[in-house]
Amino acid sequence: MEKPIPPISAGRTGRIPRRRRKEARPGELQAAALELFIEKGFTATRLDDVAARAGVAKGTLYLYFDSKVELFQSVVDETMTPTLDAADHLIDTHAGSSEELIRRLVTNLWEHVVGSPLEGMTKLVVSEARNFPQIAQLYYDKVIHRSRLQLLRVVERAIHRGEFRSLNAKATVDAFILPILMMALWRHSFSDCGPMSDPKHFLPTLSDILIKGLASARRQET
Amino acid sequence: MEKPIPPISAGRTGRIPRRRRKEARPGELQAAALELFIEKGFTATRLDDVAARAGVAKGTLYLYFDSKVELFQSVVDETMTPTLDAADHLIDTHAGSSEELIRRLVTNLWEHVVGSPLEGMTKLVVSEARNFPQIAQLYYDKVIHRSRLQLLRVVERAIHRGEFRSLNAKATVDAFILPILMMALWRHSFSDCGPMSDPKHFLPTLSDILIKGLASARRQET
Amino acid sequence: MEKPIPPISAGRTGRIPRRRRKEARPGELQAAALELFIEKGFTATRLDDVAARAGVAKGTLYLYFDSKVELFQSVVDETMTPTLDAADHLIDTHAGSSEELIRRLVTNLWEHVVGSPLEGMTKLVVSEARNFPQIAQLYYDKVIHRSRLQLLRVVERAIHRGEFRSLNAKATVDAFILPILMMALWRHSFSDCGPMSDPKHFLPTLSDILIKGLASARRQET
Amino acid sequence: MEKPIPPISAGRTGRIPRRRRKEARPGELQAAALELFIEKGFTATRLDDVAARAGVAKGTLYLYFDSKVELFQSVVDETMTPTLDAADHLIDTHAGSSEELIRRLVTNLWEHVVGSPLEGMTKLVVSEARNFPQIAQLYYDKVIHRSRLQLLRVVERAIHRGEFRSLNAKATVDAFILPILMMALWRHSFSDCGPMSDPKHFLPTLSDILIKGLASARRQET
DNA sequence: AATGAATGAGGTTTCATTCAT
DNA sequence: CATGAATGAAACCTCATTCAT
Repeated sequence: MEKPIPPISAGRTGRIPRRRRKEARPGELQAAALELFIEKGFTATRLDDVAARAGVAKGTLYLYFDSKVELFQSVVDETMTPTLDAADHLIDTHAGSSEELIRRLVTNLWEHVVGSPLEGMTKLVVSEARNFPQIAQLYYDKVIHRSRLQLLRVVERAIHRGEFRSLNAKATVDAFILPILMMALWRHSFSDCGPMSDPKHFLPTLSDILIKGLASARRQET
Repeated sequence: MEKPIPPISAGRTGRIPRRRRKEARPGELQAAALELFIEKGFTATRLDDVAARAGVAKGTLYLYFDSKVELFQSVVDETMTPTLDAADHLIDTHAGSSEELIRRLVTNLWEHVVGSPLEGMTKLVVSEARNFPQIAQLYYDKVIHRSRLQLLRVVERAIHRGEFRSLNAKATVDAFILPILMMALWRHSFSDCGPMSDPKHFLPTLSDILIKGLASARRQET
Repeated sequence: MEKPIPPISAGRTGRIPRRRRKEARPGELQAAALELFIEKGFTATRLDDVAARAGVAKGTLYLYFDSKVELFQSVVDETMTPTLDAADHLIDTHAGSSEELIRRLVTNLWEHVVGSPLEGMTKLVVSEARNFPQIAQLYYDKVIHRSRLQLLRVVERAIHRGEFRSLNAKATVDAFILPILMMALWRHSFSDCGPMSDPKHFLPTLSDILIKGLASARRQET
Repeated sequence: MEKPIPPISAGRTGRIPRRRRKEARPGELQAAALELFIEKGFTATRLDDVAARAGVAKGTLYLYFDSKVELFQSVVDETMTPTLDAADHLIDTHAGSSEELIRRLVTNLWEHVVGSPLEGMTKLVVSEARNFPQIAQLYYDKVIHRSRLQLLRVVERAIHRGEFRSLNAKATVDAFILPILMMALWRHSFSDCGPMSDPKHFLPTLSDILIKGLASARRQET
C-alpha cells in the first residue's frame, strides 16, 4: 500500500525528554500567567511566553484551560479567594476602641496585599476592566465590596458608640479604601517614575489623620 | 490650536506646496484615538476603529502619524498640556485660610478633571505604564508631580503658619492625591460593577475629614 | 522619546508590488476555493492554498469572507443558483410526448451539470453533509428537491395522460435522479479506478430502458 | 478471526514473550474508528474520539496502528473482506428466469448492505477518494467491479437467451448499480434533509421498471 | 491629501504523535 | 499491555502597515 497524499501533520521530531507533572500543575501555569499578565497586560501576554515561563510547551496550556480567557479568569479567581478572611475574624473578636481596630485593619490589609498576587491583580483588573466586565465584577464583589462592608461595619459601630462623629459612613469608608487601592496600583505603574510615600510611614499617617478627622467632639476633649 | 489655511484642492494651476495640516486633522484623529485607547487599552484598540470613529480611511492615519505607537504618544502629549495652570494662580493669590484654599483646590481639581480627557488619561496611563514607561513618566511629571508640589506648598505653609499640626507633609499631600486619582480610575473600571460615592458629596466629605484631622490643637479649640 | 517595549508586529517587509482588483474578485476567490474544496474536501483545504491559487495573500480572503465556513457556504450558494432554470422553461413549453420531454430533460440536466461546478459540488456536499447540515439542506432544497419536483410533474402528467403505466411516481422519479447523481459523484471519486459507462451513451440507454419500462400497455402496442 | 491466547498478566515469573493481540483489541478500535470516519470523514475524526469511543486511552491506538492513515486503511480493508460471496453462489445455482434472478440479486444486495458497515463505507470511500486513491481502488475492485461482473454475467446470459433485448450490457448493469450506490450514500448525507423513497418499496419498483424496460419483444407479448 | 485593497508576521488554538510510568 | 501528560507543527484568523490610484 503506497503512501497516500499526506494531509497529515508531522508530530514531534526533536528529542527533548518531557517532564511529567501529573495533576499538580495548573497552579504552575497560573502562576506564570499571573506574572506575565501583571507585567504586560492581558492582550500583550503571549501564551508562548506563559508556557515558556512555566517550562512547558504551548499545547500543554490547553490540557488545563480551554482558552486564554479562561486561563485569565481562573488566575483572577484563584488569586482572590484566599484573602480577606483574616479581617473578618479580627473585626468580630476585637475588644478595644474603634480607633485601634481601624489602625490594625489598615495595617493588616496592606500587609496582606502588598507584594502579594492580589496587589498586582488590582492593576491587572483595572487595566482590563472594560474588556472583561465579568472579571471586573468578580474582583469588585470579592475584594472591593467585601472590604468596604468590613470597614462599614466598623465605622457605623464607631458612630453608634459615639466614638466617631456622624458623617456619611460610605464616604468615610472610601476615604480609607481609595488611597489604599491607589497605592497598590502605584507600585505597578508609577513606581519607577518618582518617589512615593513609603506605605510603612504613609498608612499610619493616613490612619492618624482620618481617625482624628473623624473623632467626635466628645473624644476630642480627651 | 490655530486653524490651518484650507488647502486649495481643485483648479490649482501653480505648484504651490501645500502645508501639512499638522493641527486640524490630527486633532480629530487624536480625539478618536483617545476615546478608544481609554475604552479598550492600547493593544486592543484597532486602527480600523480609530479611523472609522474619526470618519477617515485607515491610510489617512499614516499621513499624520508614523505608527500606532507614535499616535499613542502624541495623544498623551496633546491631552496633558493644557492643565493645572489655574491652580498655580489660585495658590499664589489666595488670601484666606489654608483650609479654604485646600477645599477650593480639591473642588477645582475635580471639576477640571472629571469628564475631561485628563480623567480617562489616568486610566490609560496606569494601564499601559509597564509597556510605555516614558509615557508614565510624562504623566507623572506633568500631572502627578506638579499637583503634589502645588499641594505641598499649601500644606507646608499651613504647618508653618500653625494652621495644621506638624505631620509628614508628603504623606499628608498623598492623603489628598491618592483618593482623587483612584476616583478617576474608578470611573473607567469598576463604575458598572456597583455604586461608588458620588464625587460631589465625597470630595467635600474627604476634605472635611482630612482638614479636621490635620488641624492643629490650637485651631481645634476654636 | 525613546523606543518603548515593542509589543507591535512588523507589517510588510518584502517589496513585491500588489495587484489591485477593486471589487470584482470575490468571484476569483470563490473559484479557487471551489476547485480546492472539490479536490481535497473542506477540512483538508488550507486557506493558504486558496489564496495562493487565487494569487492573493491569505489575509485578502478575510476582506471578503468572514471565515472559512462562510467562504464555503458562499461557494455552494453561488454555484447552485444559476442552474435548473432552463429545465422549468422546457417543461412548461414542451408540446410533444412525455417520452420525448424526459429524454430531453435527462440530456439537458446532464449537459448542464457535467463538467460544471455543480458536478463537483455534488461530491463536495455529500462528503461534508454530516459536518455542515445547513449546506446539505441548501443543496437538497435548491438542487435535488427541485429536480425531483420537475420530473414529478412530468411523470404524473404522463401517467394521467395514459402514456405511462400507473406506478409510484416518486419511486419512478428516483429511478432517474439517483443514477444521474451517482454519475456526478463517480467522476470525482472512482473515475481513476476503472472505466465507467460514458454518459453520452449511458444516459440515452438509461432513458430508453426506463421509458420502455414505464410505458403503459396501450402504448406498448404501438 | 481466531481468539488469541489470553496473556497472563499477573504473577508471571518466566520471560514468556506475549503475543500482540493483533485480532481481538484491534477489532474494537476499528469498529469505533469506522463509525467516526463515516460520521465525520477522515480529517475531521480525532483520535481522541476514536479512543474514547473504544474505551481506551489514546496511546493504546499506537500499539496496534502506526498512524491515523494506517488505522484508516485497516478499517477499510477489514470491513470489505466478508462480502458478495453469497451472490456468486446464487447466480451459479439459479434455475429460473433471469427476471427472477435479478430481483433476488437486487433484494439480497440491499439486504446485506443496508445498515451494514459496507453501506457507510460507500460514503466514506467516496468522500476520501481523492485523498486516498488506493483506498478508492480497493473499494472499486472488491465491491463495485465485482458487483458489476456478477450482474454482467446475468444480463449477458439473459440477452443471449432472448429474455432481454439486445442493449449495451454494461450500461444496463449501471442502470442497476448506480441508483443502489446512490441510495447508500443518501442515507449518510441527505437523509436528514428530506424524505427519500423507502428502499423496501423503491428497489422492487426499480427492478420492475428496469426489467420491463429490458424485456425482449418476444417476452412482452407474453 | 486621501483612499482602501492588499499584505504577511504573529497570535490563538487543534491534534497526531511520543514516551515515562 | 496500557496509560495520558506532554509536545510542536500547522491551521485559522487579526491587524498594523503599505502603496497604487
